[in-house]
Amino acid sequence: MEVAKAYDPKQAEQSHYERWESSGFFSPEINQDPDAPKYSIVIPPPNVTGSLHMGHALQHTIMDVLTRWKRMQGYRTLWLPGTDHAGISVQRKVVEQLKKDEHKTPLDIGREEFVRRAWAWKEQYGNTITEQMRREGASVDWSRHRFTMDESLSKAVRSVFVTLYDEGWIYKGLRIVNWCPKDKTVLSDLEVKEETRKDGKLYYLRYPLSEPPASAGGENASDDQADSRDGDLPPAHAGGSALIVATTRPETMLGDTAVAVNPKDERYKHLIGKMIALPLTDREIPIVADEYVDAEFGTGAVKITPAHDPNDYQLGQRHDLPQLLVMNDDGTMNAAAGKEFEGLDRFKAREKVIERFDELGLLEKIDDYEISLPVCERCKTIVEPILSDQWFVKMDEMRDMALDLMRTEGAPHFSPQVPHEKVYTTWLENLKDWTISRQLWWGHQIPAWYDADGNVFVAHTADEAKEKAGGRELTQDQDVLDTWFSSGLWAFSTLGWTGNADALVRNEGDARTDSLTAAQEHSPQAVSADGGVRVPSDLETFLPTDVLVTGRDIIFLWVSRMMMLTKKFVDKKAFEDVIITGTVLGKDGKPMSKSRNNGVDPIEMFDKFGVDATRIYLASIATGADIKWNDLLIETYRNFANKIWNATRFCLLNSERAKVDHASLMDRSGLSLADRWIISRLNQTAIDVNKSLAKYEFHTAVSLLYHFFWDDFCDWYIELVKDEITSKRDGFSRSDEETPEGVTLTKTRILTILEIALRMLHPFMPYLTEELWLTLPGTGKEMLARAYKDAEATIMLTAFPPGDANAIDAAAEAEMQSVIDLIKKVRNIRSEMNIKPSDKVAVHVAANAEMLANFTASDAQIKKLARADNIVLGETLDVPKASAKAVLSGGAEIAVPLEGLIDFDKERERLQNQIAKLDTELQRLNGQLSNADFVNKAPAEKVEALRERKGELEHQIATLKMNLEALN
RNA sequence: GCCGUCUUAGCUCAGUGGUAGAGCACUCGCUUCACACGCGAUAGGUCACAAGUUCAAAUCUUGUAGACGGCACCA
Repeated sequence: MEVAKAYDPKQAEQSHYERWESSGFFSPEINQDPDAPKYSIVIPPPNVTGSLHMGHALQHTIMDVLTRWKRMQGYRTLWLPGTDHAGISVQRKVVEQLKKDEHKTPLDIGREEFVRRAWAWKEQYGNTITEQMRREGASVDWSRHRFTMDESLSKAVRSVFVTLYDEGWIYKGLRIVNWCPKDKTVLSDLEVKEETRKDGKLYYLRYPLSEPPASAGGENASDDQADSRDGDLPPAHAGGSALIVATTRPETMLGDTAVAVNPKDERYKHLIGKMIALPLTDREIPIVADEYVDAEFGTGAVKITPAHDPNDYQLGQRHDLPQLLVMNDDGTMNAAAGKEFEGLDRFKAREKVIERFDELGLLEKIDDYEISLPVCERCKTIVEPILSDQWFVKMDEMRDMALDLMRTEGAPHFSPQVPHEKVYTTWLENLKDWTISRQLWWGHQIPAWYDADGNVFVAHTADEAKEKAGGRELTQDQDVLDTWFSSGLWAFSTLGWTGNADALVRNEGDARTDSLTAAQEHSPQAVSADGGVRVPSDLETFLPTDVLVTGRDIIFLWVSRMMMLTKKFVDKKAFEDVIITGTVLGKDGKPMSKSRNNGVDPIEMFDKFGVDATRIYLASIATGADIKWNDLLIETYRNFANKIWNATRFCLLNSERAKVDHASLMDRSGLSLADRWIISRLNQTAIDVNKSLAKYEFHTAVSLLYHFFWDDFCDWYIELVKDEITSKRDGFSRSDEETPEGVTLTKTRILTILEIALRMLHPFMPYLTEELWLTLPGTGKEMLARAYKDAEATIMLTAFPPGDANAIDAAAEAEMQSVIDLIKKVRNIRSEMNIKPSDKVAVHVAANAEMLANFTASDAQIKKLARADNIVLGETLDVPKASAKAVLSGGAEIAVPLEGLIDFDKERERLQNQIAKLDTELQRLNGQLSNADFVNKAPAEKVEALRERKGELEHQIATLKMNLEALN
């Protein structure tokens, strides 16, 4: 059999995915077992403008490991893929393209044409991640691929909107919102990030009173102010008085409609109710009193701009102040700001306001001020709080539903639970209403229509709205919904829910997109055409989904909203568990980003190290932990892949007349110690791997598999049986030479163990394991798990090894451990005494009868692995002085005669080192055991264990000391 | 400001109330016929610091220092 000497991932990666996909292995329909339990995951839909990054690769790996593991366990498994339409991002791409290619704006081409181009853009560029996921080996059911703007998902969006509106959970109103002047749309609170700027300024502006206050009692405002706080403040102008306000956004003063002071503030009490002549305008504004004002901050007097600040807005409501909007949607000043300022950009206007105040002698001072500014998460533009008429979702009742689920069912269960559960609930508790309208053309247009008088009609369709309006001509709301509004329905909208009263009955005549066709195929009607057997829909079968795998950044944006909306509309949990992955950081320890240029492209890693190595490396990161990227770590798993490849190669090179046969591990008679040991280790590993995966401890599972395969299987088992199954017969006993069936059986066992190990590795390393599994003799269709028996041969549909507790053989493990111990001690002597590898040694062993029998049985293997030509076993040692010695656990001693080779000084040093090591431990034990509190209070078995260990140590030390003496 | 996380071997990271682990790097020795992406053998850590709880603390508590994350912010 021709097998390359080193593993080349590319070849395996090219040959299997297409076959898996076209054979339908990824679909739940592949499962033929009518009683199979289901397992489902919906992918967090990557946005169509994106390409695969390391975070995706990490999350996809985890989802695929779980999906493949459950599929192999016989679950009816669905991992549903899809993408979201990324309203703002796509809109921006299309606008840019339009500008670059045609020097046009969206307004030039109109809404309809713009949307057409956005679809074209999506068709052309929106499949990047989809293709990359195939490379990853993701076992998603492509026939159920969904896009948030598919017709069926859009129907779900409209249904949800109408229902929430009808129930009063959606409303439209004037509120202060976050406005991005670059994208010219409102943003939700979650799409705004705070950025701290050290170079901020706090401007102190002097606002003159319209008329001087009554001067009785010398209560001159500016004098008061000067006396109590800022002695250096001169009066505004001769004979007049003024208030000084502090602001970080001077340009908004053009929209001031009041100045507020704290009613308890003695400095200003007498001014309450007086008017201010607002500079640069011809308006007079009142001085009002409000508890909100902090007398300690700034000057204690606050300019109030209700249309441009959330706090001012609230205050304005309380005092019935006018709301004066002075800005346009692009961040320039509007007509209300005055002729002088109209058309100026907000920051230019700021400069100009300051300039003019200075000219008028009204600029008091400018302080440096560290400020945190809200910026648009996507474009980093400074967000403008602005009064705007928008659609909102009232969150209080939905929030309570989510909190109830957590309280009563602990759902969803977060992994890791700390800190995410608390972060999630705390966020919910402080939840504010959600701004859902966006001033974009790309997305789900809001299903609200207006008549000529501005009356609103919310309906599923234009026709329905018109009907509601009594046939009047209507125009639809121009805005679209937040992309996260449709993402929030993802758990159930992707499974066929469109909002009909009976979710199981499908709408007719709407099959406009491929996805919908697919949905119909998989979501048959509750009752078949002939009124026969009821086939459960995807929604019934797969919801709640089992687990959601995502990053911290979208717990609020998506996880919480999906939880709430699913509960509200389907009355189910969206998912049972949530795995929050950590962040893969760049080599510099900072999150990967384009601006830092510290990103690592998963595709490059696939090319360099292979998909499987990248996957198992990502799975080896502790769940939820951040990790600094380092190529060396993937290299570990590239090497592991090569090890698996070569171990298989070895087995194949020695597989004449043998084939994979699970019965060969069942028949206990005729098993050698090594066989019993590796079977025990194999089953223990399988049990532990299953346990680890069930707890989402992927890194533990990887570590178990890595060490089982490399240490137990390759370093020991293969080495132990190597002589027997290779053509080399040196040192092998005659009886096996005469019974080639025994050799064939050993070959069979090693192939079988390898085959089981490959199955356990498959979820992590799908390509390599499939490639190798198909080449093993004896594998084929007949080895598929029961639920998949009609499928073609593939490792991905075999049973995941459950592990058999009965096959765990403690005695074999202990016996093997002493053989390993013996071999390691001899190797140590050889190495430290500089024995050439080619030189054979004799090994003398003194031990009790049981151990001697054990060593006798493993004579050939010990000889092979210790490079010994003679093993002398006895009750006592009888060796020349020129021997190197060691003690084994269990009271055995060994000696390697080194006539003419021994360096006595070196041997003394070696023995002393060993004594010192054991002695350190003995000291510690003695300390503990002489502590009466320990002996009395610690569990008896702990104390007993230490006493036993102490006896052992004392014996070993005594033996070593005797050996040391003997050298002198 | 509030909430929270992290600090373990040179590096990147696991880990558990009861003798500190891995991979890589380092040192020594190997063209041992599956694999040098390998084999064998060493070396390397007062588990950030301090106090407390406990028979026992790297592990639990509190505090300190440093790194970081989330949320909220008074103009």
